[in-house]
Amino acid sequence: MNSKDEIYIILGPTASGKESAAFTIAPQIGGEIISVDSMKIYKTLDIGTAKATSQMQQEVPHHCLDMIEPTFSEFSVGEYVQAADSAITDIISRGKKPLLSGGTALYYKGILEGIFESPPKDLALREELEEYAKNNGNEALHERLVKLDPVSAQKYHPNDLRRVVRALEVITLTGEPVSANRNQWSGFHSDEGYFQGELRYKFRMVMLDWERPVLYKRIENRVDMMLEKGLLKEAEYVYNNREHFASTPLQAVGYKEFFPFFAGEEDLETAVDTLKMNSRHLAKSQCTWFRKFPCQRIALTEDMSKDSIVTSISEILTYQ
RNA sequence: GCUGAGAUAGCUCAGUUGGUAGAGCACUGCCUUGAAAAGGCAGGUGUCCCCAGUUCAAGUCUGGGUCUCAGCA
Repeated sequence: MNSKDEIYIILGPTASGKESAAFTIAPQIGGEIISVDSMKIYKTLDIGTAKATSQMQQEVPHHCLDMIEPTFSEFSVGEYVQAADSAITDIISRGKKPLLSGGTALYYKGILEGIFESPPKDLALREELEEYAKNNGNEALHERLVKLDPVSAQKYHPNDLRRVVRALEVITLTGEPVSANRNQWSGFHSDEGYFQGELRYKFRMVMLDWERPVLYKRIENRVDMMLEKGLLKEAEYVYNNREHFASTPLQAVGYKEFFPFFAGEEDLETAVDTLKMNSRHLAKSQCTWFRKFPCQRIALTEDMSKDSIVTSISEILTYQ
């Protein structure tokens, strides 16, 4: 891949305005947008995930949106990375530029650093392992990992069931400890700085870095805007179909918060407050991720206009 | 106005027989390799409503204020 085949990335926490900036910049650089978002892959979840409208999608091609039905439970990072890879290849082959934007850090890690070859999840085995932890305690399950894969056991806290279970799952299915194969991520986590590992693409990455209080204010405003656009109706649809939905879309911030309201256990105002709080939590943990990303930060304050933000981003992305 | 209850962390509250405070949530930081908007770890937080008194020592006991809530007028 030569240098003109770089991919462009606009990062930022939820409500930072990254998607809107990407939409404005895409035509200027001959770009097509690739969504890097674990929730926008679901069809019908539109308002709550702040998905680009169909009007916007007509003006600028978008990729990795609406990939699956919310009832589909088998989706994983691996599949996302495959889809993103082929979108990138496709866009470049047509002489356009891939402009990635979204808030799911794990997906960026997968695209840039790779995901190790491993068996997909085995739901039955996971259930068995979780059952074991339930009956014998998290420590006991962790002990099993200590024996089979001490390196991973060292890395994960006994209460971090997700990871302890996954590590046991992989070694059970393959006989190989995950710790032997999880070596793709040296790039972002090296003490030496960034770019230590072999990355899969050349890229330019900018991050929208709002002052925290301003970001929180933006989140509140955006939730109110979503409500005006009909979020409640969309949430009610999710609520009514919750029995059939996979667990991931049910975890999306923007829907589950209204469930107690629909069940008549809570008033609307409380639900909205919870939604705002969960959005803040989401933003905060995204910030923790992105802090380690090899990106150029654009420090933003409340008085910054959208135009000047877009100008700064495109200056960095197109700088020769 | 009377009677009762209360006032302790940003919020909801706990605080044993007096030894200057604590839990959940919030907030802050971190971890994160096929469920990631998920999951996990760690941390700080205080005129204990005010004033006086008793005491070596008061969130805790006594007196007086102030405010809040409930019931009764």
